[in-house]
Amino acid sequence: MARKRRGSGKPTIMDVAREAGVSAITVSRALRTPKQVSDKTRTKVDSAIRALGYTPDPAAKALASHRSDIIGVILPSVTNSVFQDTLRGIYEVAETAPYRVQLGNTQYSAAEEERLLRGLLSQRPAGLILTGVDQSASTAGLLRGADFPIVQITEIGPAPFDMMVGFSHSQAAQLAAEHLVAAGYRRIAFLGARRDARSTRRLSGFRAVLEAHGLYDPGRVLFSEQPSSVPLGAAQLGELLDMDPKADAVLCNNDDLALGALFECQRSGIDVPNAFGICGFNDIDTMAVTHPALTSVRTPRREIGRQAMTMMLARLAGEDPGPTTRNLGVDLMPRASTARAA
Amino acid sequence: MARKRRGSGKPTIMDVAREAGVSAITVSRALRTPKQVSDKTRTKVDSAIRALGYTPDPAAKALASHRSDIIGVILPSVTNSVFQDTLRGIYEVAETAPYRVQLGNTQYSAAEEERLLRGLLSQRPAGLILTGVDQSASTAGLLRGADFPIVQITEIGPAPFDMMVGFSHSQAAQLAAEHLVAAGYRRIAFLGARRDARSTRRLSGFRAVLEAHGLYDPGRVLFSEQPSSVPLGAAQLGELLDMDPKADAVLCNNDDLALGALFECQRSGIDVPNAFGICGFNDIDTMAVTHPALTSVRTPRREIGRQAMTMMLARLAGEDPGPTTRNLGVDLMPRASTARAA
DNA sequence: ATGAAAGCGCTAACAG
DNA sequence: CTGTTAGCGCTTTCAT
Repeated sequence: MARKRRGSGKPTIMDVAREAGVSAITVSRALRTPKQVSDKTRTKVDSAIRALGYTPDPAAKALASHRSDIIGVILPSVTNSVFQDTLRGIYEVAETAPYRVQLGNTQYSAAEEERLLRGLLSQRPAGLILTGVDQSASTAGLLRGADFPIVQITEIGPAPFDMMVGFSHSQAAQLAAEHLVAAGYRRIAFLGARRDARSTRRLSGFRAVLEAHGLYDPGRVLFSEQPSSVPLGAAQLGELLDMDPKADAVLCNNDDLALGALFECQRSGIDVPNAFGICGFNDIDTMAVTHPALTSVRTPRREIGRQAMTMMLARLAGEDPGPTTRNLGVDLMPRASTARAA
Repeated sequence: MARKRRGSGKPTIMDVAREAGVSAITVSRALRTPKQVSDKTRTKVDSAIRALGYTPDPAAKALASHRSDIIGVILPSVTNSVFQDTLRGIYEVAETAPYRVQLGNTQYSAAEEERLLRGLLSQRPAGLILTGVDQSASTAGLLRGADFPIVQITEIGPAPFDMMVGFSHSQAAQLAAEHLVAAGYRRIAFLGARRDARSTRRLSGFRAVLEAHGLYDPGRVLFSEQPSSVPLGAAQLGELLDMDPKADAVLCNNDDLALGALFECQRSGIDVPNAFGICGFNDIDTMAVTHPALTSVRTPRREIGRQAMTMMLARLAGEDPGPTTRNLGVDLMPRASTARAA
């Protein structure tokens, strides 16, 4: 045994080349750009690969090409249900392609986002999907002129780094607020959990509409330090009614808060929708089956994920991704929880 | 310009070595095994690293060492709420360590699990966390004698590949079934969504208890092709009462089914708990705030994730991971939905 | 405690 | 369409 043999035992591209009677680079090309290899050669290479059970080594590929097969996906929270559907859409499309998704959690922190991004950049990602439009200046600096595709998701705004797919959170909240006003509610509150850029934009949409009707009262806006949850919604509804017993409706920044609010009303014997209206946000599938069913704003979360990854893959394949900024819009889903007898 | 210069422009370990006046290998050791380097040298290296803004290249490291910094995490579903909490626990601990989590979705398919595992193995993972104890024979073949730590999570069973942390699903269901019987229900049904190994084990626990009391009726066991959801629970409750109008309680295989069942009872005017008892499984935080509050079996999902990753990191650091097979147990959380007047 | 040389498995660059 | 050569940035091996 020669003393310098460090091989892993697994077949390498050289083994395949030998077996097929060609050079290593030809195997490499047969794998990456099959069109540049003759049919005959490709067939020989393919069967050599199968015969040996060859699998390319991603580390060697990344080292030699300065490009990994990693698509970074940076989200505020990997485990928040709001991002579940988006993540599902991302994975559904990603699983059809030869890339790996590398997830990162910012925990709603711009500093953490930058830290994650730096870690990702050291891996020379093939592409990046990230959330929102509120990156810090130094994060933006790292991203401007990046040599890989970038998709910003969930929101839309001016000056994308590259591509963008989402909807206007302010408009979405306006739609809900208009609905509550039109339904006849007058003392409408806003419940939110931990405040972030998107919830702030939703509040501003809500506020604009209520002010236009002369109905806005900052005393009926509640945020929390806690993450969004059903118990929080229940607690906040109690708090609201302590502060303003005459409040007659809530726009909840998240469906789970709306669910909690509904349970609290049931417990307190408050008549929904006649004495009190409830509107959620996102329209998770639970909303349609509660009793009474809950009004919500349907957001295209899964479609955002699907389209983001589809655009990404098109770019990576050198194809036309189509429109690079996409506002997917939202739909109001009026249900019993805001259908007042009049 | 020499024509063969392919460098990435980023500082390499050689640049650091030059700056610090040492050799590349010394920089490498200062980074990986600081104790093997003198204080003086380490200081010089550290400041050179800072001066240059050096970041190690993970691909080069993986190629040279035959070991990446990837910890694979293979779950049936990345976006199923049941695994959210486990995933959160995993990330909470992982984020403290210099490893990357690489997620994989089996979509409840053993074949997909094997495919994912093969992809992961080509990356020479530092470790692997995977779900359950029902791997296919060929998956097991790939894992027996693997040269990295493995933790199986969510279930416990005989013959772990390496380490294991979870609970007995059969025992958990027994606990719930005993509770329903003790509460005075007699025509107890079982609602489940898509059937997998764990739901099958829960059913067997349920069945064993009911049979011991002479109460088991297979006509009151419902499964579905669909994934678990609140609307499914509502639909299944309707189906159950069509088939057996005298059914007087359900053990739901998942909390979302129990929620759906509750809403359906509210809609139909069925008195919970006096006319009908409902028990869920997992005890998500919503259960405590519904009206009436829902009984459930609390499962240690987050703790499973935390302990799995903690054991993993201990192994990777060459430390003692403590007990390598851990049954974390479950707790019955009795609430109003099964508190019959008597 | 530190270093020199060789090599990990692959692809970029250039050539034919 | 195919091949040769020289690296990518790091760690292993062996030596001092």
